Amino acid sequence: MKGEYKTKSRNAIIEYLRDNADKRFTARDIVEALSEKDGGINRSTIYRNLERLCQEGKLIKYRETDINASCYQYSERHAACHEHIHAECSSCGKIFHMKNEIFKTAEKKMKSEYGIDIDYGKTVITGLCDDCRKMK
Amino acid sequence: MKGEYKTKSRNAIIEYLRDNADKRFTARDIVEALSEKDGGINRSTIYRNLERLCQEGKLIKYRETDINASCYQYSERHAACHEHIHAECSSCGKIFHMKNEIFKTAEKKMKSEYGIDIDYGKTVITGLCDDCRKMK
DNA sequence: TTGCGTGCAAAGGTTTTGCATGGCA
DNA sequence: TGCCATGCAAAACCTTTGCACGCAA
Repeated sequence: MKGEYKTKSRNAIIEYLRDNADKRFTARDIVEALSEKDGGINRSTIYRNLERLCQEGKLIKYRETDINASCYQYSERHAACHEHIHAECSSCGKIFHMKNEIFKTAEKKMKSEYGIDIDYGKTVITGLCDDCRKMK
Repeated sequence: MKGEYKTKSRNAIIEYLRDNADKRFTARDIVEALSEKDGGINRSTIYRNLERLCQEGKLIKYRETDINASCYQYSERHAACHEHIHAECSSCGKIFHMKNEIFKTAEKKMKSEYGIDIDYGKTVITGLCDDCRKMK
C-alpha cells in the first residue's frame, strides 16, 4: 500500500510543511528549501509526496491567477478547513480562516439570484491584508 | 499606445471569444481552433492578445486546480470584469458575474474582523449551479 | 526478501521573450 | 513613414513518467 514507509525525504518534507503551516508555498519553494539538506531531495520525490499528502487530505492544493504554479497549504486541522471559507492575501500569501457567518447574507443571495450553492471548502477569496496595505 | 490597431489576428481572436461567450476555455483551445484559419495564428500572438484583453477588463483569467493551464472566460454583457465578483460552477465551469451588492455585508465584516480588502477582480467563488445540481 | 520510495534523466505541456518582419493608420 | 502587432524559434518554467536502484519493514 502507498504511504507505508517513513523515509528521510518524506520526513524532511513533512517537517517543512509543519514549519510553514497556513502559508502559501509552491513545489519550487520546497525544492529550494530542501536542496541544501543532505545533498538535496529530488523534485520528483517532492511532487510525488505532495500528491500523496493531498490524497490523504493533509494538504490543500489550489491555483492562483498570478502564480504560474500550483500553490499548497498545509493544515493540521483539515476537517475544519472544509467547513469554512478562506481568504488569501494576494501579496504575502497569508491565509485567513473565516467564520461562515460573515457570508450568510451573501450565500442566500447567491442562491436566490444566481442559483449557486457556495462550496466553502473550495472557495478562496483573494484580497489584500492589513500588513501589506500599510507597506504600500 | 497598445491595442490601437485592428489586425486580422486580433479580429479572429475576438470572433472566437464571441462564439464562446460565457464558456471556459484555455489558450490552447484558441490555438487549436484558429490553427486552420489562414495558416493559423501564432501562439505568442494569442497569448499577447489574451493578456491585453484581460487588462482592458473584457476577459477574466483564472486558475483551476484540476487544469494545468490558465482558464479564460469572455462575456459581452459584463464589460468591467475586474469590478465585480465571479462565481464558477465546479462542475460545468460556467462563470457567473455577480452584482457587488451581494457582498457588501461580507466585505465590511472581512475588513473589520480580519483586515482584508476583497479584490473583486481576482476573486472567484466556487460552487455548484442549479443545472448541475439537478443532474445529480 | 519484498515491493514501495527515490534519484535521474528525459519528455511533455504552458507561457514568455528577443528579434526581425509585416502591416495598420 | 512611424510604430505597433505578428511570426518564429528558442528559452524558461512547471510537472510527469519510465527505469534502475536504494531502502524500510
